[in-house]
Amino acid sequence: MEEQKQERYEDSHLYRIRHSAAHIMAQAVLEMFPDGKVTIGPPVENGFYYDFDLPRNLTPEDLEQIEKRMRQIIAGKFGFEKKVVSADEARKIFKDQPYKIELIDGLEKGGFDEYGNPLKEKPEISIYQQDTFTDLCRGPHVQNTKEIKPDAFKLMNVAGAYWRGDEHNKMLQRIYGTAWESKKDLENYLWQLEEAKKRDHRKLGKELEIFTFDEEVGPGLPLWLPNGGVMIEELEKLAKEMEEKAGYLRVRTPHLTKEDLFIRSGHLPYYAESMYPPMELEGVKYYVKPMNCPMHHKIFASKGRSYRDLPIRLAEYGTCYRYEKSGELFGLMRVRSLQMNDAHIYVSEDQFEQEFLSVVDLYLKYFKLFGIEKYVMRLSLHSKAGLGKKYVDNERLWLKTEEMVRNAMKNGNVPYVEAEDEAAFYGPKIDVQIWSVIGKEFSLATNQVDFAVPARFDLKFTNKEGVDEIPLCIHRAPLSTHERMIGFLIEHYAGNFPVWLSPEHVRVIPITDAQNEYAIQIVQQLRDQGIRVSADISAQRMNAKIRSAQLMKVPYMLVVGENEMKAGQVSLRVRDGSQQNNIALGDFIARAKDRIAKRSPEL
RNA sequence: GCCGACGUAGCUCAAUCGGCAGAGCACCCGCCUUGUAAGCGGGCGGUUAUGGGUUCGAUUCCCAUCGUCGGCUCCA
Repeated sequence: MEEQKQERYEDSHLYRIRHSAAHIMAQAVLEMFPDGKVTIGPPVENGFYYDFDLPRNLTPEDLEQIEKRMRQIIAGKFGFEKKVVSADEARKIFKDQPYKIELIDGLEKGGFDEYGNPLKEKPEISIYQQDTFTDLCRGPHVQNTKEIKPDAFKLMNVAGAYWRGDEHNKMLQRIYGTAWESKKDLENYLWQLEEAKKRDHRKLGKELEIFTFDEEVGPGLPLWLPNGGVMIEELEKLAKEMEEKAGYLRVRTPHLTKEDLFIRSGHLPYYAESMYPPMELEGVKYYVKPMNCPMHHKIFASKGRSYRDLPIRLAEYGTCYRYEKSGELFGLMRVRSLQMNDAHIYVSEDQFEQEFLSVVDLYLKYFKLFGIEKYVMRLSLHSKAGLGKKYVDNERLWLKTEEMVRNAMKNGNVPYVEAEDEAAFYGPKIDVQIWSVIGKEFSLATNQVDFAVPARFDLKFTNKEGVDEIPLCIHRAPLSTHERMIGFLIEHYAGNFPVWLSPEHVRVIPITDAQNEYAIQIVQQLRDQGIRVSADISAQRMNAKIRSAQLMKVPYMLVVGENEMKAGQVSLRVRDGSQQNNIALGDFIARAKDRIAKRSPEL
């Protein structure tokens, strides 16, 4: 496909520029803090970082100084010299750099590379030197510091980061920088960042009055404003329609359950950290549910099931509560109260592939509807090391179900990537990865196989031979949660929702008070047709009314003055700025109803 | 949870060195009666996140708590 034609980032000149800029930055930092310890500094998307262990915290003023010094180093036109060394030589060179020694040990054993990833082969150990600075590094770099344009890089910010990404390790100071081929590229990138901020769902969500947070209610607990309420209703309507067609059955379950249920499900040992602590009444502990599955399992178990009944698809927009750590909260994308587009599908093994693919098919239908194109389907697998800890200890079933998912995806011609050590505790899954406008990655939809929990609940159906069999369970959430989906959609559409999803379909704008009555009549007529509409009869001028409707991104504005009133017509202004005069009200209603009914992306 | 930054009216932001807390928008009341992105005037609105401390005096300096933001870790 297209990626194959493109040069790999790792092979690009830009990658070398960024990698080299990181080294130059490290030199500048070490000059400022001669006792500072360096760790690693790789290129990343759009730039690079370097992690340091320093005697004091860096300030924005420090960054300016470092940036200045970097420009001086660049101006020195130093070459990047590579040298392959033995582990002992390397240890001598980096005798005052404990983190480097740790890396050298890892390289020597052949166990791990500089980022802590396991390596298959024992790598050679190499160093790169520019000017006075030498770093343990496999490269590649630019030939000479002069290849880095002094006006095409910028240090962005300082952040904490754990050594080797492990929260049990020491926290280091990470400096992020961005670097480009030219000043123009840098400016373009910075402009894009500013543009992205404008469509940030946290900003737009407030401006469009979709949701709010209140300190007194609590962090991560969004309050849906009326406009958000409308969007939720629309999404649920959509889900119910689609699921009804696909043979799902709707169920409802309580927000609370006894501790026993989560002990039985096996969630508590894996999940207690992310659950609100229990409340105890009359000696019984109750938990607020972080997921719906155990209760759906109980519904499955509530009567005898035959193979003829399968697949059984139980769906619920259940409200769950998860105690996400405070620093993990992020607008609507990461919250503590959430409503999942949840369903659990119970299948026999031979039904699995078809059912799994029909779930994937459902995702793709939704993505097409929303025009979602930038995503990656990720097959999340277990890791051998995690068995019995993060994952149910049954390697045979892991390998088997992973292969089942792999086959399903291959047979369905659905492109995907594989990721080790990313599975759910009870089985492999397909996660749909998307990115927020500021570049944070999230799983939107998810489709998970569960080979472990049904057995714990004694779930069974009677097969053709009259023998009990344990069903597999597919957990799926194609529309994610209301919170994450709406957060994503706000950014995806930059607030310009398709008509059906817009909180307000139509704003009627009388030009003078004399048309207020007519405007109100129109509102009544539209409302009778199921159109969401309001009339702006404020004391503002028409221009101001149009402006406020535009700012709220209302798709249709009906401007009515004396002429329209006399003729029983409207002047239609569409959100995109286009305008059509002298339209019969009935014609407009037909157009709006058509767009809404079809969930059309057209205005 | 961890590292760092930040918190002023409903919103967006000012306030010199520690010296009477201000503007625009929104809202309310008037005037204007208007043709496709802001008509004009007036009014309301603050224990400067919360609680302590230093000081004659704190939005400003210090400490703690809460919250938000940038990352890390984690995740639907």
